[in-house]
Amino acid sequence: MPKPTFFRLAEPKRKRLIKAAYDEFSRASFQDASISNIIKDAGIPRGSFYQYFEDKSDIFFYLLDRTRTQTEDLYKQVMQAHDGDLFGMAADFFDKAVEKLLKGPHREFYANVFLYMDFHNAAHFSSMPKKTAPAQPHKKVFLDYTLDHLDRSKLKVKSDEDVAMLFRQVMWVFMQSIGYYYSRRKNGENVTTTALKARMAKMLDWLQYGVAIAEEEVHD
Amino acid sequence: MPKPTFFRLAEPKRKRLIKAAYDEFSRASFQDASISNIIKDAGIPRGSFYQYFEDKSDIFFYLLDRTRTQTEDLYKQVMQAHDGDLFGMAADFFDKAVEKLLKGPHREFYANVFLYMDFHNAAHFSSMPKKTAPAQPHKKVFLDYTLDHLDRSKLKVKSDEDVAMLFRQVMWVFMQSIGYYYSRRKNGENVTTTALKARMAKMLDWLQYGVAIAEEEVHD
DNA sequence: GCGTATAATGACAAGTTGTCACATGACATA
DNA sequence: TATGTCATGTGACAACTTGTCATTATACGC
Repeated sequence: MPKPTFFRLAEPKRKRLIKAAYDEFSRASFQDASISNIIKDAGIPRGSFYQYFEDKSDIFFYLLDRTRTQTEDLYKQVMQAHDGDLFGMAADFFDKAVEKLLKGPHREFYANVFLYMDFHNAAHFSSMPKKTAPAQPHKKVFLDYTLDHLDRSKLKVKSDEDVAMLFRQVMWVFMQSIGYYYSRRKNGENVTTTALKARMAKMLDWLQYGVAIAEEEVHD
Repeated sequence: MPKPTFFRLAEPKRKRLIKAAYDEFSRASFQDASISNIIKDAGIPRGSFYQYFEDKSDIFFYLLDRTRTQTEDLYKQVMQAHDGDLFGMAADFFDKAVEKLLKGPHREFYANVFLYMDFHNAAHFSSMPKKTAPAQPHKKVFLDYTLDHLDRSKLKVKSDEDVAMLFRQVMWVFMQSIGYYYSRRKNGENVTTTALKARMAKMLDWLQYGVAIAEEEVHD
């Protein structure tokens, strides 16, 4: 989390910093992005940066958290609209989130987020910041909300732990699809959002009904 | 790939370098590992390192590729033993691979590999190095072998593209489980390999038969 | 006008990477 | 044995990082 000083900053200065950070993290991956570039762009001295943020990680996840919070609200709405039906919700949520990520103003930022996100950081998306380990302020909203509102009656999956596993499976379908999109784009091929959604739908279908041909359907 | 000079090196020197690299990449993540430490450990001058390797990436993936090659053989054997049955093979392969990764001599190295592997690099495991883009020498062995030897008769999945997608889903179950193991371990909790295998089996079962309760099984 | 807390600042130490001009070997040939 | 040639070895160096800290500036209450 940014330090209190950051939030006390005059609006224009704060915005300039955020803009510069988005630009830098859009230009390069987290690893390759440099604080030096951010402060040069924003026109603030080096020492000031450290007055506002702990380090590069801090400002990066601050940007990511801004998205997450918004996306959490979308998630809750969609989950509610589908009465806790996991697969109906997922299809719907993915559709909406895809548009936002792939076509929104920060798409280049997300390209780097998804291309270079590792297991360790992936937790951030469905979970909470690692740094604030003691007395975590905000919990794993996506997962917690799912545990509370998922309709388990039509699923084999009953225990909270199993739901958590399934939830991660579903989220993986989403993440790896987004990753697939950006990965292809990087190689020059452009995947349409339609094709991407179809891809996600197919994987969700497999997860819902299985890839095995049901007994009575087998034809030799 | 290491430069030819590296392979012409006297055995002891080469081994010393490899050992030093394993040690450094076991100590720290790819990002945090430093060439300086490797050469200090191996006792070779800086200039020499660059005579052997392109950069940090180059030596890291060289280590990873040594594993991959061995694992490829295991994969082929297991696939053959199961007559192309995806899920039978997967359960078996995972069992064996888990032992190797989690209990083998390079387990700390793999901890960092799995904890900090991103989408962009994940391809390396089931695919080939990015750097040698023109005229790729070795193809996506895991995937190619699967496409050729998978028994599709009991699966809904028929086209090569769909098989590739399914393959990635199955591999994800494996990868995220390994990631889960190391992630927990990092937090002090130790997951037994038995529990880990059960976890993987459950996820594979979902993928095979679906998480939805079949029509005739529904009880209100 | 003064005192105090908060914020701004940039030079700095300590580290990193990749390069390059040069030294040193090794080996074939005259 | 002397010489030429080619592959290797070498470490000082430039060009970057990052995070710190002593110092200066600013604002705000009294």
